Amino acid sequence: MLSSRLEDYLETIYLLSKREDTVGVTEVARERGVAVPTVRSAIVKLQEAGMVRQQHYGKIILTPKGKETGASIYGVHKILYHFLAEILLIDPKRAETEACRLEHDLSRGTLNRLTAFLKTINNCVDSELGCLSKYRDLVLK
Amino acid sequence: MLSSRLEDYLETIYLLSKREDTVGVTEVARERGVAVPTVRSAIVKLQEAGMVRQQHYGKIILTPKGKETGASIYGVHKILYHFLAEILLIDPKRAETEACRLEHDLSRGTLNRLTAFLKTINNCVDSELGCLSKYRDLVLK
DNA sequence: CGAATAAGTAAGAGTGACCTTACATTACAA
DNA sequence: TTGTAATGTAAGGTCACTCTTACTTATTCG
Repeated sequence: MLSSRLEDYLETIYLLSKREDTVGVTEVARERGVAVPTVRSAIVKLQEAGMVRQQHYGKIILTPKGKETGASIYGVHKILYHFLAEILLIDPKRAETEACRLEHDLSRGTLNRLTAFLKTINNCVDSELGCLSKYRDLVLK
Repeated sequence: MLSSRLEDYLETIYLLSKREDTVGVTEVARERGVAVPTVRSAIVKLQEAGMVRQQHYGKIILTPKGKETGASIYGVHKILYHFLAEILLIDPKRAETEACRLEHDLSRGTLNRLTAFLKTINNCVDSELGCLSKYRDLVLK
């Protein structure tokens, strides 16, 4: 089982490797606002967990398992972000950082419920007569 | 600024002192499922933060500041619990533990939004034609 | 090519949260 | 009132996560 931090690092690597073909320790460190050696030891642990591979002085590569896990973690993130930013109408930047923190504390089951809930809610938002219009008016002043 | 753990201990002390007039280290430890000396060092830090007082071999007493902070933390907890248990319809026990974990990662602003949102949602739930009936049917099978 | 710069690694220390084991104090009851 | 059980404290160890400082390997460009 990965710790929250390791999940964070894995997610970051996952996202970085979607937009660039090689991912280095320094890049991850910059992204997460942390010193390079900190990432380093995280990589060692992720390697032990079979999530990434890395040769000496080489780039970080996700294993299939790592890719899958990263995608799943990011999936949770997206759902939370959607709830915070599009339903609660929280400032995107803040929503982003809070989703990051919350994503580790939500069980699978709760997440499924939240997903179903959001599906329903979205219908409410779409229909002009939806019960959420009041909330939106309130928040948007 | 208190760490998540210190917040947890403070909240526990707050709740315990609402139902019993004296709170001891052992009681807190039992409540949180942790060894007594662990609570001990937490108490030292809460004391430094001006949240509790305790004489040598004496009982733990909340300062006014501690009482206020504890109440506030518990308030967050209650809102989250309400959302999880009564809106998402998650099993009470699970809702309880997840609220505990989530409560430290929610900003004040987000919490306010959530509160407003829940108010609106409750109206939806009350009216039989509310947009949430679909969700409830789904979840309750 | 080879020196300068960038990137990665090693070593070691600090902090917070937890534990166990051993010791001190208090409470209570025989 | 004194000895035992309950409670509280001290000491010291582990683990995860972070840092800095110093060293090694790659890359690049003059």
